[in-house]
Amino acid sequence: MTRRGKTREAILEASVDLFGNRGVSAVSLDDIAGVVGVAKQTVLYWFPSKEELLDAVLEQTALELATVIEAAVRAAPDDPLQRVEAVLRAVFRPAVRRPALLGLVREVSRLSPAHAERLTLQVQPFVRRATDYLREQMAAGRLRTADPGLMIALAYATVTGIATEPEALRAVQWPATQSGLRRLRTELIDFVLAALRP
Amino acid sequence: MTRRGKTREAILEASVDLFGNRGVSAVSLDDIAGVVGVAKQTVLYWFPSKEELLDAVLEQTALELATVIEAAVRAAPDDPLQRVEAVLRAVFRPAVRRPALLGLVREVSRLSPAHAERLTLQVQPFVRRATDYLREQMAAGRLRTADPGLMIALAYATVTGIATEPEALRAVQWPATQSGLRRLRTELIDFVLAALRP
DNA sequence: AGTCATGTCTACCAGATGGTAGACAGTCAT
DNA sequence: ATGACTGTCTACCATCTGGTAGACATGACT
Repeated sequence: MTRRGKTREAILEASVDLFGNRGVSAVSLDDIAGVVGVAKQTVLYWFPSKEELLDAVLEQTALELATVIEAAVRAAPDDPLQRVEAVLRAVFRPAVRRPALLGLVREVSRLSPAHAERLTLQVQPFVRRATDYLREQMAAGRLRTADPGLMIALAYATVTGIATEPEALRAVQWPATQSGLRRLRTELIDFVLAALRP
Repeated sequence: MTRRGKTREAILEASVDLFGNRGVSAVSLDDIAGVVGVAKQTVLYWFPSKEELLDAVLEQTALELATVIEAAVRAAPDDPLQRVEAVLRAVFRPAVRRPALLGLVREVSRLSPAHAERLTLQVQPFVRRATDYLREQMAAGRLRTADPGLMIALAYATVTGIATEPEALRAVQWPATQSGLRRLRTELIDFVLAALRP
């Protein structure tokens, strides 16, 4: 049954969800194998160790998110607020449909410094371009003046936090319905844009 | 050596840090015992199981944070923006000095629903009072009009996110110096207040 | 047909983990 | 002094976990 890399993909997908939702250390290879419907050794066949599986998962996640964001930025008009809104909209869908994606990114802070550094380097060019852009726009008076890097970090924290902590929403009794989600999106965008507006 | 609950306190404190920083499942009882300088069985003497230790840790953390916030709210003047600023200032110190505190709260979303629900109920009265207050102030035009509950969740997400993800700050090359922290605090406050202002 | 590569499996192992049982040493009330 | 209580420890144990070794099946190449 040489069905190409189908098994491999399935393992990656299941790993993103499990790692992102429960945390890396709370997930065993058996758990992953169980979800995929395969023996543990098959997981270890495709990824020689949990460590390397994690590497692959992180890389793919970063790539997925980067692609989504990149596309949103390209498609949006030049106005910074509209661009930010476009990015937020683009990120919102995967964020709420698969909170594990952002949960995984959040998880990075508790992994080994090596993982963290790798991901940091991977994001570096995006961050640099974004900060430069924000700095320009601040100088042009189209954004509130602040440290551009920190502004990115804060906006990121807001989005990631709200997407990965369903309990926070439950605590304020936010409805988990479809319309609740739509409303959440507009309010999230309003919140961040209000924070960025000059 | 009957030194009261000293050992118990030490275990709780070490557990907050370890659970909050590394995640609950990544911390073994041996780890905790090692930090406290005691045998594992001593940990299990004070808390009959890891589960119950976690319960105690969560409850104490919630209490600590609630106390800090409560005091800040009481001391601040009636203006909502000033109150929010006071709370942010009050929370910032423990947040950056012991990121584990907020990290633990963040961890709740990946624990059992029972834990989550307990904490949710514990926070309920605070949330209710806060939403009522925000609603009033919005009606009076002193805050941007939005869903008050969601506003709380978003502000919480921003603060918790920035405090518990040192890697996000490193990614934008924020200096981890003393003055960097002070500056972070003022920028964080500016960001949130800008998001709340009418 | 025979050889090799690929993908999956079962069987197993060493170490870690949560938890149990019970010994041992102080302290305190009688 | 004695016995009960408290707090800590050592010695184990069953289970889980990441990982190894190697068998087995399928198909591709020669």
